Amino acid sequence: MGEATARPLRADAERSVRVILEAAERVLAADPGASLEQVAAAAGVARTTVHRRFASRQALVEALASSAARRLADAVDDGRPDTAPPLVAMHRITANVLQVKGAWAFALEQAAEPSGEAADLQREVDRRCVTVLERARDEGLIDAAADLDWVRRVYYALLGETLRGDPAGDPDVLAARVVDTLLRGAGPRP
Amino acid sequence: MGEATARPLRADAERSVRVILEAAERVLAADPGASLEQVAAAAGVARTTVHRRFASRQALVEALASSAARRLADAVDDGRPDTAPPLVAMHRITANVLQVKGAWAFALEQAAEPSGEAADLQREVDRRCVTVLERARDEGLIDAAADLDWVRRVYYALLGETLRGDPAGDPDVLAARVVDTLLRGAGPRP
DNA sequence: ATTAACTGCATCACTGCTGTTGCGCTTCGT
DNA sequence: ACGAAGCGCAACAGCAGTGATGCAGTTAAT
Repeated sequence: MGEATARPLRADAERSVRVILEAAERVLAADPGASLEQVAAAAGVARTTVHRRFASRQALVEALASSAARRLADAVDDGRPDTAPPLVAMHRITANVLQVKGAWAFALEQAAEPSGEAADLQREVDRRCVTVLERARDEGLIDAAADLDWVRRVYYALLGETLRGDPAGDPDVLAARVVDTLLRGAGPRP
Repeated sequence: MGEATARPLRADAERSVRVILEAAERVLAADPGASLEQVAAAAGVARTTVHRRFASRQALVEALASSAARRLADAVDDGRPDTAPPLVAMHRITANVLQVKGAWAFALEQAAEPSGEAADLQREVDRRCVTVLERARDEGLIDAAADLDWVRRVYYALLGETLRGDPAGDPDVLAARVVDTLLRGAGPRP
């Protein structure tokens, strides 16, 4: 609705948008209350340029959220959630998502209003996530009586905790720990 | 150091401090950037009174963090982490902490500087938490090879996710789910 | 090569939050 | 009952962030 007449930007303008969004993620992740001045400085751009590309602070944050949500959705799709064997898909999706969420933590935390593009994409991600869990359950990897919505939320929480504590570990190792913990917990191994 | 000459407050002043801290938690949890004006209004107090009791916004937030950290430490202690059977202690501590963290979410998220009272209390809570996990491991409830620091972090993440999604469920039911998920994950039950 | 778009810079107005002070009234402590 | 401590209210100064504008110089697209 809002960007109906979005005529194409010139190459340098498009580059400005990109560097501003990247800088905004870095700066706002460190301090959510940081000023647009700081964002502009981190982007190597004048503050007025930020205002030229994004009508308001809110518009910038929304664009940031949408951008990150697209990357996240792509990361999930790349794991073939509908066709790959569940365990393979879970591992691959987890490794992908860890990288995207690590690089776009602030953007993905912004709760977009339910009508926005970011919220749509997030719902789609949730849907695909549950799909994988259902397929895992059908294969006996997850208890038949388990509440899949709770399992999904636990999965998200494990991702978040991994990123909080292990900012730059090997994605495959971290993903293996997440999946293992999700499926088997901390209890004794037979 | 800072509050060396803290002569006792009059009863009404102490009451002001209490209602301001409670209001600050409510208001700042809803919007971390809210003004002291809003906090004062929610507390039913004039803005100048807030400034009288807390020299600056930062001082208010620190006092809030310390206050909440004390409650959290008490909640853990109440579960007898050193003496009760591990599973009993885990359940009781979880139920207690769910209530405290639910009521003081914002305050407990404030990362105090390492020298403050809040940080000391948080470290003490971490320590007692690991103690319980060690006792659980010694009883065979947790795998002998498990990384207890990771287990503790998973435990915290499960608490956080529970509070995010189930704001006001029965603490005992929610605690049971947290402990069960922590120890056994989502996999099939024998 | 020409034009339209873009950027940086300087400047301005506006807003909202913070922190302080002074004064009169009320409430607590003893 | 008395005095000290606390409160609400009003007013003020200061500051930072936001958003807008005009202009001169640069860059991309045809």
